[in-house]
Amino acid sequence: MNIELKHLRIILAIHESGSVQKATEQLNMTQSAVSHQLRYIKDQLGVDIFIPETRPLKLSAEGLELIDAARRILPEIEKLKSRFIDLKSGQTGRLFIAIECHACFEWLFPVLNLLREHHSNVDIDIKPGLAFNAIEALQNEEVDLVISADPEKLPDVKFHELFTYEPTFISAKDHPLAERPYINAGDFTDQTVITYPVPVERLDLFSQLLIPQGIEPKAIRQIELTSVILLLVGANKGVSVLPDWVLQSARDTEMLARKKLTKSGITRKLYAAVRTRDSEKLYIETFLSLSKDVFSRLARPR
Amino acid sequence: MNIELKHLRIILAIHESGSVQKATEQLNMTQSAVSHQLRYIKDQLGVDIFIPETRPLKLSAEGLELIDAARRILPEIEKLKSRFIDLKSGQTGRLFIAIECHACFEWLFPVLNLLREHHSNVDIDIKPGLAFNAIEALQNEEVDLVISADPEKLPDVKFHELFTYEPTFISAKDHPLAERPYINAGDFTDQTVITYPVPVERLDLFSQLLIPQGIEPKAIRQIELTSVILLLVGANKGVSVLPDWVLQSARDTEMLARKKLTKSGITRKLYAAVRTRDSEKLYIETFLSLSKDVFSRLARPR
DNA sequence: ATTTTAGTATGAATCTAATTCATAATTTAC
DNA sequence: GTAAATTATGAATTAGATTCATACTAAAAT
Repeated sequence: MNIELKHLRIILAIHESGSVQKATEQLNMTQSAVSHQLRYIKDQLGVDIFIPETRPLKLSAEGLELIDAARRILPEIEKLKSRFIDLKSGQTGRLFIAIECHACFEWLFPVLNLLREHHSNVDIDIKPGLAFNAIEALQNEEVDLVISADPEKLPDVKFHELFTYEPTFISAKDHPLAERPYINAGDFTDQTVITYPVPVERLDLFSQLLIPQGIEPKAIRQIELTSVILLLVGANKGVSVLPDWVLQSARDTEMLARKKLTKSGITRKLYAAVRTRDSEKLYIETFLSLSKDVFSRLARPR
Repeated sequence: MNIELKHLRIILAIHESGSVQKATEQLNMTQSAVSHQLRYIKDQLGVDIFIPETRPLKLSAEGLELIDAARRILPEIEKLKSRFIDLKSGQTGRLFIAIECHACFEWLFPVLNLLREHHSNVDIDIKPGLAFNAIEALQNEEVDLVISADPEKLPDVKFHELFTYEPTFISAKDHPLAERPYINAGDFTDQTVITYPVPVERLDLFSQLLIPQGIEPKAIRQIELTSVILLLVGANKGVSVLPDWVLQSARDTEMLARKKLTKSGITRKLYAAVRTRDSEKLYIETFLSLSKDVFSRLARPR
């Protein structure tokens, strides 16, 4: 016994229009095709759906059951279809975000709050703990967007540039290094460095400067909150390196000295990586433009 | 965008078995056919259901929605199918009964009560008011069984013989006609006849005797309840004609005289008319055998 | 790292099912 | 009863699904 949605649609159309003839328009089929299908359905179910030789066509007792089922099931399918149309266009969907950059929480939260206002039908969340190979998680569809500073050339992933920033050295104003015009890798050998609690290779200071030059600081102290890092540095418990916009936007920075790293300074870019096929989605585009907005407001010195 | 149940079944089978290969058995399709269908579905929906180039196959975010829908919808269809299997076999169904014979309530109620015990899944009811063209209502599927004494030769209706009965004249024992060996049509001209409240042409006395001979009784008095008819006849308020088995089973008949109609007596048969295609149904067959049982118990003189 | 194995994708051929066309049969309306 | 409308049906056509053979890919084994 084979029933398909097509059959339910045909039966429903015949019943609601009152005749095979009238159902043809709605179904975009010829009268003959409908009639053949009707016979097929009857053969499949083994019972007459409509009482033979009556006009207007009247449902049999069994036909009534079929109509009931059709009226329950077909709208479900229609809902599913429009769900897929929405999913494709980005009217609705899922946005799980992995961040490789710890400081990014600073601007990400406001972005997500704004995004939620624009796209209430999108399921938005940050997935922590996946950061160590976030791009793979993106390819596996565990997450849908990765904030990363290390773009790769991949066929199925697209890296959208968000903004440029400068990892900046900070110390207390009365710290010896505060006299220097700029800071070099070697300057860290006898310093305690305060960082976010992530593997060192994911910190700009290490990946861009210390690791390439084979230098290790005297000690590393890991702190979760940006404001606490600033406090400790101000109290001369160590030095740190943070993105310039973090310092721009933070309060209580008057007792801190800011220095560029190396004579020319280090410039880095942040990217939002998404699957290529998701790139067009509305809420992805909104995310990108909101991120730039929020960032530029955050980085404006006050 | 065309989605069919077939497609939901395929997606579900692939997901639950973990691979296209394994799904082939369950689907009774070759690997190639499944693969072609998978591609068709993907093209229809415009999104990948499974993440490409991963093994074991993993659902994409969109695929998950599809699986959810399949798990909601497919069981509904299965329920519908088994409903139809039950309907065809007569495990379940509808039994709406029209009766052309008013006295039949006497044995019909006990039959239906027994039938309900045997077939709790069958929707059993008596449809009054349709009696005037009950066979047409049967053909229209307004009712499913008609109790009738007038079988017709129809292609789509089958008349099952239930039992034979004799319309029998009754009067008070001290009534003048109580002396006769039998009653003729002419004897009614000066009598008040007590009948059920139905058109006279549906009463055996009229259809079998008075109408053919063009005779009308002095008066007709219509009474709903059999026991009240017996009471009135006993009190000499009129005479009546009732099926023999009604008299057999009724109490308080000792003051009544029973006479056959015409010298040879009149014999009639009751039939249960059902649509030919319903004849095999289990609950129809049960109805027929229960009717005969109940009747024979009812007609046994006490 | 290379080879093997299992699984998946795809094009062309084949087969099956659906649709159309033409027309017959039925039913309804007048 | 006849005409008009609707439905049913057979044969031809068309579209869709499946198979076969084979290429491709990813994971496993050596």
